[in-house]
Amino acid sequence: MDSEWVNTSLGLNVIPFHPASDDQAPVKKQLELEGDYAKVFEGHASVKQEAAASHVLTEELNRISLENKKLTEMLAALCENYTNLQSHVKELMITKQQSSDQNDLATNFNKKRKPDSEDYSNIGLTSPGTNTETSSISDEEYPCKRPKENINLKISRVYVRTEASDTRLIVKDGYQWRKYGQKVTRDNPSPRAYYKCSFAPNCPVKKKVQKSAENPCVLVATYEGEHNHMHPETRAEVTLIGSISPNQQLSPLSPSMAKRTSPVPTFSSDKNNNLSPREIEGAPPAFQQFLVQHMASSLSKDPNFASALAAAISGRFSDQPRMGNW
DNA sequence: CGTGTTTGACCCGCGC
DNA sequence: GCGCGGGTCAAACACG
Repeated sequence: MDSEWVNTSLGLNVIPFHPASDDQAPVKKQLELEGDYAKVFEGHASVKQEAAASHVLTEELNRISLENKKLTEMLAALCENYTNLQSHVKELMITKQQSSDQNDLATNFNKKRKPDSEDYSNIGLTSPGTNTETSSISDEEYPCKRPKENINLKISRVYVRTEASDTRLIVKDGYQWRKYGQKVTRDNPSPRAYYKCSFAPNCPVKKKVQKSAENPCVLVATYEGEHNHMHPETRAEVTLIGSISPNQQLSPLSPSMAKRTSPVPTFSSDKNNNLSPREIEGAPPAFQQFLVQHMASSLSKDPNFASALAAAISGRFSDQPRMGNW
């Protein structure tokens, strides 16, 4: 994740050397402590001064331990909040998908034709800030969907946020695609582009890309089939946030990739598929909170984070001119 | 010159 | 059988 637009500082103000206001008691104490340090280190320390210095250091150590404890508690709380929120979002998505599945089935039964038609009316990026969403439809769900030979064809959809003015029907997923057709469909003014996977000569995977009729900011990529080769890149540019339902495949890239792709949200540097700082600022507070919690959770799980945090804290000590000689 | 895209024509399944 | 609409083909074209 790009730290450029996300302030990962927890604002603990472990050592508030730069007070915002004068009436803060800890700040006063800190200034007094700094004064003590100055006295201790400026001349020839007597035994009395050494004792005082020792006392000051002990106090400081206690204070840091307390801050460390607070930090740990905060991280634990953040992780707990994130877990709760994640399970809540999952429940909502499952509920929503079940209801939309029922609607789809009812709609398809009432339609004269087109059991295969992509009904994009229920795209509605379910979680705030979701820039892609995937779903997968097995042929068991739509038995009349495909000819007999494709009865086991796996189909998945990927929703990619894009610029409404961007007319290119391109979804960067790491694979190499060759466009073989484009067609304007009846129920969508935006043309649909047809791609075949050209990474492997005999790869059967096809992809259809079309803008959502409801939301021109959303590109809908429909993948059909499974790649018979490895993914060319370890990290695709398409991002996945959120899951659809337990019986649906999580497939940010392709049906085959779903087997080796973690459902944990991933973030990439592709500006077309990720939220810009402006989008983050404009996002609902709940989503901003979600992002913060996700980052906190990720950071807390990262073993490097603890050492980096410790280094940062110790760095702030050593950065102080009066304490730099330790 | 090789590769990828465009686009009109054609094919095929489905409903009437 | 006919018309509709989605999917595919392939020649022409663009580009590096």
